[in-house]
Amino acid sequence: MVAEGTTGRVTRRRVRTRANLLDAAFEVFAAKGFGRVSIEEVCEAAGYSRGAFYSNFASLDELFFALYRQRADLIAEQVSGALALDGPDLDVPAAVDRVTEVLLLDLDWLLVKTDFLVHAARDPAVAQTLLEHRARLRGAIAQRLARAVRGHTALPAVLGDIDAAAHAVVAAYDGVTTQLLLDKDVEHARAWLKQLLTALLTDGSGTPELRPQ
Amino acid sequence: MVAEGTTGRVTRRRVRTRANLLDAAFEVFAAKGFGRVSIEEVCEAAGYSRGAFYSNFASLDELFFALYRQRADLIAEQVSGALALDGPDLDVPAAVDRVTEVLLLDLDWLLVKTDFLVHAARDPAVAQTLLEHRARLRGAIAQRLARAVRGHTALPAVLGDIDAAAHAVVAAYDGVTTQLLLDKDVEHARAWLKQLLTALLTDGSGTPELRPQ
DNA sequence: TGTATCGGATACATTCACGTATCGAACGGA
DNA sequence: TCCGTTCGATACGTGAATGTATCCGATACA
Repeated sequence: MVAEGTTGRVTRRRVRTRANLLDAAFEVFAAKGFGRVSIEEVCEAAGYSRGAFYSNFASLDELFFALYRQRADLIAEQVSGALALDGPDLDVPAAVDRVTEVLLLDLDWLLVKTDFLVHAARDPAVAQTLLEHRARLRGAIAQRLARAVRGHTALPAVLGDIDAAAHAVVAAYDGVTTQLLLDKDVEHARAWLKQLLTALLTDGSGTPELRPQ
Repeated sequence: MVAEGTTGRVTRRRVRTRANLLDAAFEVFAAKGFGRVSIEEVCEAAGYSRGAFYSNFASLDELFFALYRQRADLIAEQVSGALALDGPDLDVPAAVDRVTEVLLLDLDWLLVKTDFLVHAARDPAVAQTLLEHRARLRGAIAQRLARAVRGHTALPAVLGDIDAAAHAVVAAYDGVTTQLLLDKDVEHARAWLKQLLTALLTDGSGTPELRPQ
């Protein structure tokens, strides 16, 4: 009945069950979409009964939210890692390559993520959480871009400041994602995202501009 | 029982009812999301009983599809109109302005459209339809861009050919849309889309490049 | 190993949405 | 105006999903 216990003893079995439910939910959500999934289906996929579900979550919404947080944090870590691989100066094309690999990896995740976006679009509280999450990601990107500028590369002036450039990177990712959801061509999406990011972050010569600021 | 009659007499009342149901469905879908709407809710919003619904549509999915087609075709017309306003040569910044106004007009439509995208992402047949629709839109854009190139403006080389540029335009729109769904700031989205498109379609000087091809 | 607590299964009542079958009223043509 | 057809309302049966209450086995700790 209580999803978030009052810090009572946390059994190993409990964390295992919770994890199993989350994993099963991911698969079911990806396959059928949040709107078409029942609590029973998740339980069945995880090999539990509804009793286990209600013992761990108060509602499908709560599970969905927990699932999103779990996976989103994971991805965010991976992206940060991919961005941090360089030395003090950011090698833009190399970083674009690495980030692209990480971001466009799992079609199922994209499906769930989009479901969550739709969900957030109608719930201001959830939207706020998502916006903050995106802001953090943009911050990380902007930070790395700033290094690039302090180094030897510069961004095209059209985008304005570095923050705008980070916004543009995210927008390009979201845009490519939309098409990917329809044609399911991951390789093509990767190549295209690289091309887009290159177009946005360099002056078009293929090699980054040299004048800082 | 029969949604698409065997070309039997089509009463005026029928088309009115159908239209009312579609309009009501648009509002309800926008407010609650496709996954959380029941047939009954649509009927209630339209002022009909379920009998009327089943007399016009076989399922919620069918109504949703019809609704999407109706509105999408409408938007497509408006966009085409906005693109066609110029003379033989396309004035890129002006066209960007006009198209931006048309595309980022109605938040409710964006919500429904995104719901439909999620729907299509899990149904190959629907996805095919949506892909074709998008391809037509891209075609229209590419056609206008081609005029611009034949005229006096050129596109940055990074994007490759005109078709890639059209792809980029759509991606930028989709990307901006994603953020807009969360922050609901239409004006900001418009300004930002203009900036993005300008960055993608010009060389960054603000004025388009002069060398064709 | 014993025991108190915890976690999950089962059974139940209930609500809700669905689809159909039938009926009366509105409509359009003569 | 009359009549056959069509449209939409109403009533009904059905299945599915929900949330809760209760019970038994598992688990952690002494």
